[in-house]
Amino acid sequence: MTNSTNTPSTAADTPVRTRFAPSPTGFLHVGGARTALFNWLFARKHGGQFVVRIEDTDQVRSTAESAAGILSDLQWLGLDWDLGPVPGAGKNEYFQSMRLDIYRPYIDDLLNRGLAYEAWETPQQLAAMRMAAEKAKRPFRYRQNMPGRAPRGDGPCVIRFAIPWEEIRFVDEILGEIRVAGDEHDDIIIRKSDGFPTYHFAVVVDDHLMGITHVLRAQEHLMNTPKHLGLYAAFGWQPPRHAHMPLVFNMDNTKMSKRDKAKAARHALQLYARQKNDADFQKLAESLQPSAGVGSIPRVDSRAIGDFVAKKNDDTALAAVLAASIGVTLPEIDVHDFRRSGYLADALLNFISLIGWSPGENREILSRAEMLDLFSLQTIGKTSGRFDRKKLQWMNGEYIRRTSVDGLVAAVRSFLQVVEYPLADADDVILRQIIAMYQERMATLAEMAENSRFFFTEPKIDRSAGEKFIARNAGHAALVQIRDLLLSAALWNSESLSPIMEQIIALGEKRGAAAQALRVAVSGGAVSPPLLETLLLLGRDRTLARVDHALALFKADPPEPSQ
RNA sequence: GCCCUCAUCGUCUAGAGGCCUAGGACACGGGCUUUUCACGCCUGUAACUGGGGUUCGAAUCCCCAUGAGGGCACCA
Repeated sequence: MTNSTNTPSTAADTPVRTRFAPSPTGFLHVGGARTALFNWLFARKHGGQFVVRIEDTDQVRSTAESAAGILSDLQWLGLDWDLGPVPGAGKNEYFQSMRLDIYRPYIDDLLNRGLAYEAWETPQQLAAMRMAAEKAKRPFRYRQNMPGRAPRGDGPCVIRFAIPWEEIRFVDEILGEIRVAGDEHDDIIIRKSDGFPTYHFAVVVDDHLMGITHVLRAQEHLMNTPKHLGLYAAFGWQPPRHAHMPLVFNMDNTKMSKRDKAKAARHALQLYARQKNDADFQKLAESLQPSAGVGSIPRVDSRAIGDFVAKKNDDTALAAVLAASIGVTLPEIDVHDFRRSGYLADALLNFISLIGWSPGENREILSRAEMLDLFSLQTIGKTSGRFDRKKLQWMNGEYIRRTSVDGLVAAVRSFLQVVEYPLADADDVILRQIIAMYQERMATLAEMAENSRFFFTEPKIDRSAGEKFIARNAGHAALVQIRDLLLSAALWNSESLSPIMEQIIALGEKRGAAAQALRVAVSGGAVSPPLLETLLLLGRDRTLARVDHALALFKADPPEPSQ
């Protein structure tokens, strides 16, 4: 391994400058977030600059909403950029679609020097050529000198760059030396027939013009690098250093992608249909209507479901609607999904950083400052990792426990901006009490919001819990006693309720068993925060009303016939 | 099919030829604590893909096999 590559030799002369260059064709997903994080870390670590550039050269798939979403996700993660789009301000020069005039002269230059040429095949013709090559068991390579090229036509054409024939080699900062034979490449298209540059061309021109010193990207780009290097050579530019990071996969070793949502929804739908003993999705769609029509869930089109199930489309929005209709949660893939699931930005970032990177010293929970301190290209690994949600949950719980109540108030408020929960009704005083109760026992803010529902809305008592703890085992009688004990409280505060709580716990043969009846009555289920705190927050009136209601709902069992 | 990359517990990883009877974390099992659930604490199970070399000595270096992943678009 060449040692000279280990230290950024540019440090002395040129300041380090990295970039994150997403294409705005969807949400920011966790893989992209990790790429952004590593670039951010590297730039900050070396006192350099971090650039965000929107690669919207695909006119069909790029959307302004997607770009805005990606930027806001980056902001939520706290990855700030020095140069790039201004959130909420529309396109600027960091959107490639605004730079068409910049690319043009460079393409002309290549054309004039004979390093690029026009190609007139239609996409259909190219597909046919590929198929023919495959049939002949020969790899298809489009080169300028190949036989059978289409003659000059009169429609729009593409422009291809004549890739050099020599072997291209370079030193990757993570993988070491990479060499690829010259005949492995096509003459890549650098301008599409719509006049837009391709990614390959725009990325090279922009990285050069923007003074990018280090390109840190996912390993799926590894085979693009030789092509890009060919372009740098053609322009006589000094290429940036390249570092390709290992990929992130699902636990089942498949690539994490937005299609996973469609897959999961499809799977759930099939189970649902089997359960309903109805493979006819037309009917299924109709049966979904009552619940689907309510609130924000739009009507479900039965034909769309058919297409979806038949894998004719992977529409994530439809997947979300369908899953919501049948009460199934889709896997989190995008940063936004994790935000909606109640993960803290710092926890997500910390977890993501540990896939493919190790700070050493058995360190795991790291603040940003610590990450910055420990980060380097040398400590990035070569092996792809799997995204273990269980570990993320644990880590998020750790973060929740380590964050101050003030910090959590802010996090919960931010969380409630993207998801609806009755917890949103809580003022800061109430919210702080809720947080105090749940901080020790929750892994995500969503769990907190979900489990604390009964403080804000009347719970419907879980049937099996009610039968187990109130209707049986002398639970009903115990609850009557509990009611009297509560009634005896002089004041509804901690001081006067504590001894009463102690008596309630002591009730019956098994310590704490009777208290379960009270828990079920006030919270609706067998699990809640400690009762004393729960009752205090609920208040006297609501507590007693719920006890009365439970008492009425579950009449005492008739005495068991003796055996 | 062709090209490229990678290979340590189920998962994330430590390991830069002797510190390795392979360390940590998650998950899982057992125990303690306990008014439920958690949290916390203690504890256990669990890995160097296989085969050849090199070397006094290999998880660490080399080769082959196998496996996994990526790429082969007018997507990025």
